[in-house]
Amino acid sequence: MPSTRKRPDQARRSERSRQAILAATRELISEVGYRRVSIEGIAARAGVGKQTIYRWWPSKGAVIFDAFLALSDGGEGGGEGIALPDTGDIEADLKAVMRATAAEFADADFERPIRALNAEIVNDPDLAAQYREKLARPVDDAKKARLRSAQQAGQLSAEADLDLVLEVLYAPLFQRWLHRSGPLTPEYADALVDITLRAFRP
Amino acid sequence: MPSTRKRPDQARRSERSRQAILAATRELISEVGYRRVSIEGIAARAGVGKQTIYRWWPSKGAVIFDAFLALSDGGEGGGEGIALPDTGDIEADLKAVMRATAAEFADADFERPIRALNAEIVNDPDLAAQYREKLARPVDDAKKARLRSAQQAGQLSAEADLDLVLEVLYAPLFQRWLHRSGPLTPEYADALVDITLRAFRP
Amino acid sequence: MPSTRKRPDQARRSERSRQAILAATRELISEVGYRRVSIEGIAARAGVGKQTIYRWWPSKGAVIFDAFLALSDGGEGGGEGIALPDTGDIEADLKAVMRATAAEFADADFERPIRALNAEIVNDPDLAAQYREKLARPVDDAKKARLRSAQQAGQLSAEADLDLVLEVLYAPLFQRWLHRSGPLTPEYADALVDITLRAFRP
Amino acid sequence: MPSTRKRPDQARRSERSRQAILAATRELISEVGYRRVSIEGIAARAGVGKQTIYRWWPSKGAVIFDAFLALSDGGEGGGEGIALPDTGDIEADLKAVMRATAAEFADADFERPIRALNAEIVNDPDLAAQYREKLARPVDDAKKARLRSAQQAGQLSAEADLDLVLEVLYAPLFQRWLHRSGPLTPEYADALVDITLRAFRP
DNA sequence: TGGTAACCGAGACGGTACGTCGGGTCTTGAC
DNA sequence: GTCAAGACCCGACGTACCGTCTCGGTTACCA
Repeated sequence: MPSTRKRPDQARRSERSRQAILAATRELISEVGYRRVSIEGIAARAGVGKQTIYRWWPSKGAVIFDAFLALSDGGEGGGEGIALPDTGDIEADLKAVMRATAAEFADADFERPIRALNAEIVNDPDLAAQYREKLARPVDDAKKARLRSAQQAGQLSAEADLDLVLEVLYAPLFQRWLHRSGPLTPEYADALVDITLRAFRP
Repeated sequence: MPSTRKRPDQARRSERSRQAILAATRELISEVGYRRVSIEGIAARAGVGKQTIYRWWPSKGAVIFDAFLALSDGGEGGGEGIALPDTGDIEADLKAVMRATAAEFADADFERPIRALNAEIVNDPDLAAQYREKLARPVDDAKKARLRSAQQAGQLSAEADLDLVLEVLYAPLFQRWLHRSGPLTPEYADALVDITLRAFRP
Repeated sequence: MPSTRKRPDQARRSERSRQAILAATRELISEVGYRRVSIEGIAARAGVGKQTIYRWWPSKGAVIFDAFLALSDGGEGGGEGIALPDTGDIEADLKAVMRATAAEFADADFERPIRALNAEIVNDPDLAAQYREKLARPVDDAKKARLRSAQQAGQLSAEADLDLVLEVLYAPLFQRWLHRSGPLTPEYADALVDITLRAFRP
Repeated sequence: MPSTRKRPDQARRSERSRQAILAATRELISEVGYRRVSIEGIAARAGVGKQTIYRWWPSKGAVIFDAFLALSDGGEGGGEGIALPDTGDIEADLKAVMRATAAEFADADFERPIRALNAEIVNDPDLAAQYREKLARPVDDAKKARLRSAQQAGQLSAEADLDLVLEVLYAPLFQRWLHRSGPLTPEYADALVDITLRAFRP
């Protein structure tokens, strides 16, 4: 027996309301921008009482996070199936992924939600932890799997700390986007791959 | 031609009020955290009318930014004099700087203000531009000067894009701090220097 | 004649719940005061679902009324047996009753429930009607019986409208209590009897 | 020196807002009834921020009271000039006044506001005190002045307690109205005058 | 050396949103 | 079919701040 619940009765939760709230949140972030999104606005748009939001989420950030989470993975238990292409050529594969990532960040439609999410994460450690667990980890695991394959193929140092490799690869892109300190071009994506591979070559 | 001013009269600005506002802002960010800092709170703490804040700053973010700016550089026109140590050993010099940076980020007293600043920057392009100009650039210029010296000493590839070098060097640290995705140890600082130098060696 | 019921099934009504609700209502009015009594509070205190209250009472006022009603008459069908003392001396008998009434109003324990009841009655005609029927009438009938006895004894004008007599006798006391416009002393009670008897003497 | 203020700055109070709030309150009580009047509703109708109401009135009851007060006396310092007709015939004069009072109570337009006021007064001693001072007293004083004139004319016992006379005269009417226990006819008004004069004749 | 224009502290104002309470309805599972 | 429990939509509560707007009082430049 795991535990008698203390939280509100999950079983009776209205799935209809939950979906409406997440959808309304996503729409509002896109339409009016993160700063002007309010719990009241979400409730009104979703046709839901404010209490229903407060009952299930501890903060505005948590709602935004869940809205983003629901967006990024299709199904409930999803995420395990993520895998990067493996053509045997680590450079080509990484460049393809990095170019795609750069393009995603540059896409105006993705811009607002991701910035909203990051704004919440900066000042909320709990949310940051959730971000790492639920959003970053599955993707990072997939990337690390591909890197491990490259290690076995002798394209990458066997001793390399894969977390560090990922940071060197992605953090410059992320920082450039966050601070708007430069353009996110395909060439830039390629350059980061080249640098990383040179730094971690066997 | 002086032009009939439209901006408030800079000459008559009360320096006492300006300082009180910036000090109050810094104190409040440290005490109650970024989220709970309000213009009203700053005005009350500073013993200043709200209008005096609105007269000179366009947004809460701008006040926070200025408070941070006043903190980071001692004098008004300061910043040009910044220079990194140059012992001739680029590896040792960078490691010293990176360890100091890591320690700074790890310091709890610096934590809250920097996070507050970043929270504002994420969603405010104007503020991000100001950040790059006023805070990041002077420091980056100093770092680039040291890197250029290393290039001349043959310790770094002469063709290396120094902006890119700085990104590879610092962005992983910044991202790890922002997302709290790992500890900021001296060893980590050293590792980033090693990797960067390997990636950009001649 | 049974008739297909439209009302909920009286037969299945839980007497335990009914009593718990009325008791909880009385306690809460005494403890936190009329204004802070809520249906939710009553349900929680009584260990009863809100629906059980809504099933049997149309409004908060009705619950309060019933709680008061259950308090004032001992038995279910009670009330018919009420009779005022009749010593043959109408003045003495009325003064005894009026002094008791004044004391009751002055009693702090009775204060809050009666005020709660009156607050509901002022703005709810249905409740006012119920009040007249179920609470005021039995008592008034007993008083009128005593007055009729006084008429036969020649102590009161035979033509006097007994409803009017009761109003002249009681209304000043009631108003003084409701508006807190003066003390409810035994002397005041006596004075009202004196005045009334003088006004309606044969 | 009376006292340095603790309350918000009375001098800067917006008379326009004050009037708008009182007018909106009066309108809403008439239109939707006391129970459905809310601070939010008043603020919206008056085109005023809620805070402006909370700044100057401690409770909904206080606003309703002031709205009623502003209605009943024309000017600020007004009320002292109130005087009842004095034809020398106390019976005729009182009957005229009582008939007018009965008519007023029976008037549907006056009904709702007065009931709203009484509902607040029942459970709020502070408001009851204000009611006695600001609303009841001036009127009562005028009535007592007329009664004193009747005493001098030998139409009323010289020893009569005038407060008591007023209660005997008005309380029955008030109670009948409050509890809706009977019609407020001119004949009823006359009867109360007859009874009172008989009870207090010299 | 007095006028005047912009500053200043203070805080009232019309608003938006907060997070909470409670109203009355509806659903679930136990009895 | 009632009951305890409690989720739901909704409206209102009283509070916190927003950014704008006077209000007197002070300060510094100009005539």
